[in-house]
Amino acid sequence: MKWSRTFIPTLRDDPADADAVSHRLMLRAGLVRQLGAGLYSMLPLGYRVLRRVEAIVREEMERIGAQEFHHPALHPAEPWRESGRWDEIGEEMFRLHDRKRADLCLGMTHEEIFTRVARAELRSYRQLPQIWYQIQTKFRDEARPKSGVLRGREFTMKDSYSFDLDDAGLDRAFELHAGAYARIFERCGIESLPVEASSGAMGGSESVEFMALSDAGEDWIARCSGCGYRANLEKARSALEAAADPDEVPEPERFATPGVRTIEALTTFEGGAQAERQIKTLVYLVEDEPTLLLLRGDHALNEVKLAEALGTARFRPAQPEECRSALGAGPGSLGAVGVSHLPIWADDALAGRRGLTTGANRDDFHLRHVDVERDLEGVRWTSLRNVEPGDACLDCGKPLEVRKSIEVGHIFKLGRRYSETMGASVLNEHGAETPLVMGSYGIGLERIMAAAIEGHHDAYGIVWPRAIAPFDVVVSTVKASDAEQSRVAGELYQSLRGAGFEVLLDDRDERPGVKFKDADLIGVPFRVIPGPRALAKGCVELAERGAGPADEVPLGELVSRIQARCA
RNA sequence: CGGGGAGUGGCGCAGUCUGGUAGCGCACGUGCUUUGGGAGCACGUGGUCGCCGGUUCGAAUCCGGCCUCCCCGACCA
Repeated sequence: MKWSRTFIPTLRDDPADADAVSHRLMLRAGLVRQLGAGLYSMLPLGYRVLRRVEAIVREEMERIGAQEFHHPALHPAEPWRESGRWDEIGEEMFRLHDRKRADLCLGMTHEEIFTRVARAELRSYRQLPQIWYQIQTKFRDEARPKSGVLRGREFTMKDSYSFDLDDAGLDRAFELHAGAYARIFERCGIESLPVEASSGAMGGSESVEFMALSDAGEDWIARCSGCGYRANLEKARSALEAAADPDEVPEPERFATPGVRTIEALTTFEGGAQAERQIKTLVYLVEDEPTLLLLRGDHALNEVKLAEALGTARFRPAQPEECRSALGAGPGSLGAVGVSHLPIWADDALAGRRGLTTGANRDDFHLRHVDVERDLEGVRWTSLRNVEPGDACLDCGKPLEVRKSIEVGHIFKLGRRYSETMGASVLNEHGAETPLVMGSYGIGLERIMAAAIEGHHDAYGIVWPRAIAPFDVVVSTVKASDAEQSRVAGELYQSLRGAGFEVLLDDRDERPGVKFKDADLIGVPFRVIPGPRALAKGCVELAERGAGPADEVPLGELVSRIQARCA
């Protein structure tokens, strides 16, 4: 294509509203424009990238035997009511009515829709396994769209669903997807890490997220420096050094702590305690019932872990008055010692601890000498705290690192969550009705674009991984009005295209600096310059984006040289 | 939803406090000169100052309401 005839609205300045690197560069390189919060128009250059990503995804899905569908994005409420999610999902689902006032929604995912087809059409175990997928627009009414395309309200997702007769079949489908995903991300130039993840309200037994390490991401993952342990922070667990607690402590002793309302304040209070020798007592209303949550003073509660432990997401922190009516004191003076009328959940880190300090359930008083085993009743133990960098790995003891990352894919073992609620079954070999065992697998395509840019850019612009670059080669004339240069550029353009490359011919009547800057910005992997100096020697300049200075290459060898570098 | 910031030609911004009818850089158009890393000169095009209402002789500027966007947090199948 000729650049002069192609719509590539590059920007010289950074747009004020773009913060994330990928967002900034996608705007500046003319890939996308914003329509509204979390809504982006794909411009020709951006859409080229998206289509190349799609092509890779299709190839890898077909390779594992998946078959492509295309379902509506607009759904009647019924399937969602059947699965129970119409009511489970809150404001994140876009809901609307048609002219008959019937409820509809815009699909945020398609478990129900695929399951309906499976229920209607799959009759026998002989038809299994099936892997079905689509590339579709998804809609989510995000509370806070951000970072450009990274968290949009409308986005493109490859979602697939596997249907098997048993768990072993599901395991196979899951592994096939894990392999396909690893290949997809690798081909797209993204360094991705599979991590253990929380399944959230999606249900199911096991899930793995594929994370691209990046500060632009919104998820934190813990990764072991020693073994292969990796998990989303919502799931991650860690070991702690054994606490240097006394072997025996006297009975809990109440002492006055006037004005002390925080862990921090108690650390500096005369006769107080270090944060790691305190019990942090939180009161939550869990399905409207007051519940105590205990953590070590210096640890933070992870609400996703809490949800998993409780088996419900219907909880919230109690208001100060609610704490008072439950325990007789306000926040800052709360504790679990002597509490037998309320459920108590405690984080593992407190197990076996002695000589701790906690609130006395009386304003301005605390208790010291608390022995968790001895002094607390009816405690349920679980992991509630956030893993901190440097915590020891549970498996090998090496320190964990905590990194920010972008979730580019997520695969779930759904099991029978949807087939049972929606009644999707087949006859097994004994003629008995058996619910389908399902998996669901998603990849965010725009996120791949953004993650690739986050991982591959420099001060001048994008450095596209070759497989998803909008063009393979840009041929830039130094002086468009020079007949010789234009002629050679045109010939190179033709021969490169003949060799199967996507080529952009920068024939614009611009100064060379402008053209070079633009070429750098849009990040095309190879740049060919038929400049006067090289032409005089029968050569052209060949530069690889992000890989140092240009080489002079004899005209006739250009195509093979680029092919060689791509091999 | 809580907190913070911002809406002024396509982009980046000044002007708002102290009211007098809109300006700068880039981009864009025309001409000339220029042509190896975002050229120079000259002339020019383009703005209901987010929207509605109010105060005033007069509002980008003051007052009230609303909308939108960005950032932090909460949230996130």
